[in-house]
Amino acid sequence: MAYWLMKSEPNEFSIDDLSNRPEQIEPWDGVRNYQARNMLKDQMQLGDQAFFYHSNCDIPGIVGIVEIVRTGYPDDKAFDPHDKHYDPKSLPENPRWYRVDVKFGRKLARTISLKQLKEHPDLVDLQLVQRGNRLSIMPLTPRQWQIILALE
DNA sequence: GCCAACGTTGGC
DNA sequence: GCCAACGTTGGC
Repeated sequence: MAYWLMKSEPNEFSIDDLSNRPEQIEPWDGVRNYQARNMLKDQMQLGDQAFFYHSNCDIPGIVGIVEIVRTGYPDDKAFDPHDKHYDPKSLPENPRWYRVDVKFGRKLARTISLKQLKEHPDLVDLQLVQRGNRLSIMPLTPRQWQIILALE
């Protein structure tokens, strides 16, 4: 089983939005970065665990845990001219962008802030805290996963 | 293939 | 709102 971190802006889609869905499942779509796309398309497996990260908000940080319940399939928002994530270069017969489905696992007792993560001496290799990082989806090692969980 | 211009991300 | 750090686009 692999571990991931997935960023979302809470004013767009938050951990509470996910937990309030009837089935607590939601497609993770709108990703328009090739590195992140490749992880969605090829690398994420059923049962993989991911941290739900809130970005671009008052206290950026990890707020919950989700599980991958459907592996990569085409992001059809890219086909819809009226959607904000429309990409005319992605065609149904040759999709450029992919998504997975995630299921709500649990909400953390409190947010593990980006500040905390940056200050932790054993997390200097975490992509999230590295200079200039903008990836919205990234892999974590099992060790990083455990270290972060212990901060809860 | 280079690179300037532009757009986006996301912390602060 | 600012701006650093990237990624993408398109002219040449």
